[in-house]
Amino acid sequence: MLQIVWFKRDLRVHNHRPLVEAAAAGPVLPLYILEPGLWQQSDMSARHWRVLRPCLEALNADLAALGQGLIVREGEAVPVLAALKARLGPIAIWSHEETGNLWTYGRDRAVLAWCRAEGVIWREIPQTGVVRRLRARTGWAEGWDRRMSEPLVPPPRGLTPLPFAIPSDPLPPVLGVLIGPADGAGEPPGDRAMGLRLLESFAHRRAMRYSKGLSSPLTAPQACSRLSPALALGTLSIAEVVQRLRSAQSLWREADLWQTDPAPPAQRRAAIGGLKGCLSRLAWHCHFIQKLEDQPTIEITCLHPAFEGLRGTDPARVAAWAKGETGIPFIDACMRALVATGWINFRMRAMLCSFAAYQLWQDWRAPAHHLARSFIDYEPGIHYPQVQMQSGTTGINTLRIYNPVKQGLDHDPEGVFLRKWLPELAGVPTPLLHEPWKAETPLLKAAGVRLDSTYPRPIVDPEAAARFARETLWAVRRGGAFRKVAAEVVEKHGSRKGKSAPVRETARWVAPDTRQANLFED
DNA sequence: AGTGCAGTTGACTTT
DNA sequence: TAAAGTCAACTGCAC
Repeated sequence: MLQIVWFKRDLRVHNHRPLVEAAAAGPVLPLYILEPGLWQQSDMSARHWRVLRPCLEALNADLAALGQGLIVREGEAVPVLAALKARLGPIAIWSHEETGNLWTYGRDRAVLAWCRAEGVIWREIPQTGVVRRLRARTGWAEGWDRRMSEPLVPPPRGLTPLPFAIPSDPLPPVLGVLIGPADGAGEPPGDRAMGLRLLESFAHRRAMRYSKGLSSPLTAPQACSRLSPALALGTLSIAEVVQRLRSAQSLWREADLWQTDPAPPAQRRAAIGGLKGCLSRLAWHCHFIQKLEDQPTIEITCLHPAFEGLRGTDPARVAAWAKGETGIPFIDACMRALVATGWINFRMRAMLCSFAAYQLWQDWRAPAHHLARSFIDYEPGIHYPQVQMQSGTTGINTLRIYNPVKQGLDHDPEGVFLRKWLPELAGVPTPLLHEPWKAETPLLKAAGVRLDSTYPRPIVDPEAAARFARETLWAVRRGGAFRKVAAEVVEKHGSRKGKSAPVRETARWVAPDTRQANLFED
């Protein structure tokens, strides 16, 4: 029987169990479905396609080298699979389990229904630490560890070329809503070759800078692993990254046994610590995706209903924020850097979210879509739980309202990052650069700046706006009904109480406890 | 040398 | 992953 290997966000032949098991079962048809419906979703953009397209080409080359190249089919999944079955006879389908957005969740349920109706077997195999139909959080970390420690699976020896000609649809040059520079200049690639280079440079050198460098947008591009696009597209599997970082860690630990070229102790400590920090974030990576796996509606509904409808939906405010024209230099510089390159460090992502939710007092959904379209490494399972957390709609985590001026002074004291992304402010003296609206007009004029024309005046007073948000939200949280619902959520789903709620057929939500608040930093 | 005081720092709590 | 507030300990300095 023909074995269809359905590639989704696992664009590799290394450590790909569905491919290996399918190859053992019969002739393989490697399939990628180009789904028009997906590319119309408001969290998808042309940027994602720009990164994805070369990865499909590389996957095709790898598969062709094994004996059978990738078949691309444009269309929705059920009709595409139905057409293949009608033409080719009985099929079996193999894929990795995917935790995506609500659209891909719905598509998977439609495919499953079709398979059941047609008597087609669809085998889904996990590829991360995420557990489908999780019953209880107890033991989750041990399970993650076990998954990550499983031996890596090499590519199949060879694929039998299919005995019939089967045409592959072309990869369009452009797909999805445009964002950022049309040519994608400044966007790092997400393909496997790049991922492997990044993995090696991180393990050998860059991990030394990780712990100290991840918070500032100036140092983070070099200090962070930068593996997120490869992980989001699955050109690297998370298990192979974890195993490589662990082996690097033991090499650094044993470095004093080496006969030649021992690194200074401080560098070794920094490298070991950096690798440890990165490994712990890889566990958090899966932990977060688990939340969306358990409760897909996190994409569209506030976790605590008391926050529903509380904030505004002002397209002008969201647009100013999305273009980097709020008049708050550090916010605008971060947003412009993100839109230009598709990447910014975690702390600045949190700050951008916080500013939209608190100072601009906007509902989290429109900003979430802009960020998703902008992130070169958009991962739904991390994105939506994070956006809700940073926007203060979980009801579980305390409010974290970032002060963009303080963040700028802490992480870009000399204004190097600000001047790079806001060249129109380059002449403003450093202390005033972070809040130019407080500067005397003649002083700005001397620097070649006029508020409103050269650079916007702030669209909100950041201090007053933050105060309003803090007072309003704490008043909501003090309400009796709020506490009751929050307590119910924790009581029913809290992971550390040792009680497990009954499992629903599709998915269920497991609330984080408060300690899970510190996730990706410090 | 001891005392009083303003300003600073850091740990801890509150929102 | 925050920021502001509180409080006690500490510092530098004038007298």
